[in-house]
Amino acid sequence: MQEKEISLAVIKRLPRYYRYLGELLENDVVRISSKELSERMKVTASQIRQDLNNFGGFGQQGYGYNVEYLYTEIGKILGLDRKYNIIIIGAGNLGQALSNYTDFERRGFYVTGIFDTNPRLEGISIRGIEIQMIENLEKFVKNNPVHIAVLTLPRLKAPQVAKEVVGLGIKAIWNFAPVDLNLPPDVIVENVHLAESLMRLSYDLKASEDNTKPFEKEADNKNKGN
Amino acid sequence: MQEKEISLAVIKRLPRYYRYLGELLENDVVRISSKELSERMKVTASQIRQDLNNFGGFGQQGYGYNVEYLYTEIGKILGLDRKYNIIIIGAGNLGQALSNYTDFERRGFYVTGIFDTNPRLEGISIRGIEIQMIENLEKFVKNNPVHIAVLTLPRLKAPQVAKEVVGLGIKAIWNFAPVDLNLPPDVIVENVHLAESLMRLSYDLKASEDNTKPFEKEADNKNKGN
DNA sequence: TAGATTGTTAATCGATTAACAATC
DNA sequence: TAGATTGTTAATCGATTAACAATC
Repeated sequence: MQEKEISLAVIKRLPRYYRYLGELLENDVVRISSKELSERMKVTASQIRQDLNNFGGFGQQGYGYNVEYLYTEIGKILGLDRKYNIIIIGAGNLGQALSNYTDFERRGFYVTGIFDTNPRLEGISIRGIEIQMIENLEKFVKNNPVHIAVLTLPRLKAPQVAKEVVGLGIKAIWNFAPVDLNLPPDVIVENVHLAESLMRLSYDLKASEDNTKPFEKEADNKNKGN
Repeated sequence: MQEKEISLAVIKRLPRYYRYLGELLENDVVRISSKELSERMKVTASQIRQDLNNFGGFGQQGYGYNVEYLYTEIGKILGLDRKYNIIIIGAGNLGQALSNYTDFERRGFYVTGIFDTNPRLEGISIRGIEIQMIENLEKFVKNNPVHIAVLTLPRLKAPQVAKEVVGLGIKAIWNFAPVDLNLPPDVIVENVHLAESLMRLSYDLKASEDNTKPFEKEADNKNKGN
């Protein structure tokens, strides 16, 4: 259906547009121009128009964009016009936190199963969903449609479990383990590498402290990009 | 100290290099060429050499790179050769999960305080650190050096708390709230927007399902980039 | 020394920004 | 209609890749 390949850079920006439009909608803003949105989001108006036009003309000359319409359309592009069943594998702190995160349901992501290897967690209930032993995974997936598997388990276990999950026919993995999963090309993997995010923060912090050191000020006081 | 501005794209790749080098080190690999590393990481050897040369010549012609040396040097670049005290503001599921995350300590990030507004959480201990009421924040920061504040609190509260935190002199924020914090330019903000990550996953999943639909196969069966 | 592989310059590719005609 | 703002083409900018001389 898509005419030409959409660049990854564009796709990565879509959820942020969606978030801003959602906020505008909350504030009962009916229409917005690319210029005004660009000022709020701190990007260029040109980029907004280019990005949106990858998917079609959602605006109107002389008027701008209807907030509600654009919000809905971007939602459709992002695949938020349907429901997803997700299972969480690894019921440690992070897995439990994500299981408890009701916000995802508002967007159509429903946790339907939670799995772990630790027998002490068996049967513990999170928002009405009992933690199961991972041995039950195969049976569960065969009886319940699962669209996304969330991996919140130790680095050394993740690749093997990912393989099993893919073997059961699951096509999308949200990976929180600090490792790259090498899976067949038809499997979608989205990584959340918290440690890497924290390292970028410490890099920036270090760089800004270096810039503040009095004797180096003159040498490199150009502004840092965001 | 830095000669020219390092591009954001390069900085974002550094933690991944660091992770791969750490794995090689674990496996007692002593040296590696850009070519071999490029095959493991699925990037070009050229990119690796370009990236590293932003920071200096870490390799040796005809030999490659010494894994341990390169690992250490990238660690220094990322600011991992020192310790950071971090406080967590918002002791909900995610805040507690991060507080429990011992992995960060290995990299030098120490949780020294946890804060919330919910009186029912007051005094609950996580790894020996008692959850405090947010009213104590100012006093705490004045008596204890804090390098990084982690915001794991609701979207609507985050901007105000961020402002307060910055007012207390904290220069770096790891923001998990789904909102952009508009803070002075000398404050470092690293965002982790989980909902946006999940939306990218659903976009990719949708796109791959569209590609699999039999009648559209011919129209767009080019390979999707990663 | 010969072979390997870096560091670095030059060429290519892709993404962002600017500009403006089309049009509401 | 006049003014505003999009959709889209063209120009610019920056990042990636290729190539190879330097050198271990």
